[in-house]
Amino acid sequence: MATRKVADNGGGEHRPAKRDPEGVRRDILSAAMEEFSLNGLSGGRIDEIAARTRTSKRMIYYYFGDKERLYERVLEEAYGKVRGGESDLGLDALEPVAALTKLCRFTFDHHRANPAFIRMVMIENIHHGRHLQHSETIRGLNRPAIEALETVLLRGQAEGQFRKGLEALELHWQISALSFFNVSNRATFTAIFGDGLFAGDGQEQLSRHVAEMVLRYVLTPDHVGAIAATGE
Amino acid sequence: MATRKVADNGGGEHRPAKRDPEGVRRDILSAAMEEFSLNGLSGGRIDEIAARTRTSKRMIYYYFGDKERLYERVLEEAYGKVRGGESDLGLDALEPVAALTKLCRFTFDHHRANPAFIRMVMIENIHHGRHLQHSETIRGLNRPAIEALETVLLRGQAEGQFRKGLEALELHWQISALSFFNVSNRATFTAIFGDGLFAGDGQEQLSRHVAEMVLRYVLTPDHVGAIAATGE
DNA sequence: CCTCATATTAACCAACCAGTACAGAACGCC
DNA sequence: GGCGTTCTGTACTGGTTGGTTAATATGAGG
Repeated sequence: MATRKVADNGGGEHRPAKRDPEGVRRDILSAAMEEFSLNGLSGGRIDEIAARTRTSKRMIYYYFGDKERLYERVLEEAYGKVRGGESDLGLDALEPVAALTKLCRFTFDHHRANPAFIRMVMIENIHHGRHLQHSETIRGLNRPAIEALETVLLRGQAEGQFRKGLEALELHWQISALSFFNVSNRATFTAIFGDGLFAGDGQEQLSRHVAEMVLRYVLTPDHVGAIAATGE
Repeated sequence: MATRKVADNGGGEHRPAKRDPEGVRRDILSAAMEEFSLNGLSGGRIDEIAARTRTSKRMIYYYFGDKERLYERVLEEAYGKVRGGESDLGLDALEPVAALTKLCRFTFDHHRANPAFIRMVMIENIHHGRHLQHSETIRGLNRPAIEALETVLLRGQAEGQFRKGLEALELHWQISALSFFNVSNRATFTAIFGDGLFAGDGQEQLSRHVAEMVLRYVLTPDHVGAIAATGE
């Protein structure tokens, strides 16, 4: 029974199986993510997080200090896990219209696939973004998205397909709004209007229409016609 | 000192100044709205609500039973106060394009003007809309918005300005998304990208562009050109 | 095998907070 | 002015919960 050696933890790593501080940290963080994203900062219970962990409550305080700081780390983690993505879409290889379409659909689907992240952002907004300002790490993280969009935009304008006077930041805002709302407000929207937009192929259609909406907004009037064929 | 008569409460009403149950109810509800919309359901403190009231904590329980039911009443109140609006926009008197534009801009501005409502909806979504399903009252409340939109849509299609194959519900979803996100995610968006879209004339421009985006989505390709003149 | 920093556990505590007991005031009605 | 009902203030409580204390286990370096 006294298996007190450097046991393999299944991953093939030569890390110690027992005494695995980094593992404990990640374990706590992931449990905390579940709990906080589900119940919010004030609603999340430290004891509940501890229960989800394979260690004890004391460890949470040992590694993270207090509830607030744990929450902040979870928030950073959430942003961190979701970042990137846009970078390796290979948008530069596509023509502007296809690139923008792909970006829209990716964003929509990506949000949809990461409800925990969405919920963390919702919660953070409830708290007026107080903890986000606190953390330097996150701010620089979302710039790439804007830059990628900016590039596509410029290319489209250069080729005469996209209108002048568009701002990448604003367009990002619009794409985000449509993609974010889809996840964040699903519960109330469904409760009021039914789940028609969420069940069956509703989401697939929404995804396509969001991209189409952005496209129609961006294209010059005489290029809009061409999209109709692509859309349906 | 024994001023135990039906004193005038300053408003000139002939209601009893003392013993005003309905007044107390409303007082509690409005205090609770502030507290809940600010701090959420689990974050909101009954004692804090009581402190904001001119009565005591006991009254909250006397009139509303418990925290959860108080929250539900606040939620209903929030939806109730915001409803209507669309009804008396006089959209029928306008031509379709103008009507849709007005509806978009109204929705955007209306959301913007009612952050407490937005926050209540955010909070309710965090709770998976559990309390909303609970309450029968609210569900029927937002139908008029859809119907108004549907009417405009049909008229626009009849006149050949709007494309076929559009759904009022989906369009409502899109308008809501753009208007809601603007308020709900302001904090995190500002923290990451700065307040360019929110300060100065940023909001006015966003409002116009949201309407424009919806219009461009809805119009047939050969009617899009006309909008450019209106937009700028 | 001794030592020290790191990591971990179980039991504990004090504050907070939703909800209540109870006593009593104000009102409507006769 | 008695009487039942509706309403209100004070003081309290019991459970929850964030956070801690003190003691101990573990591994690395000497």
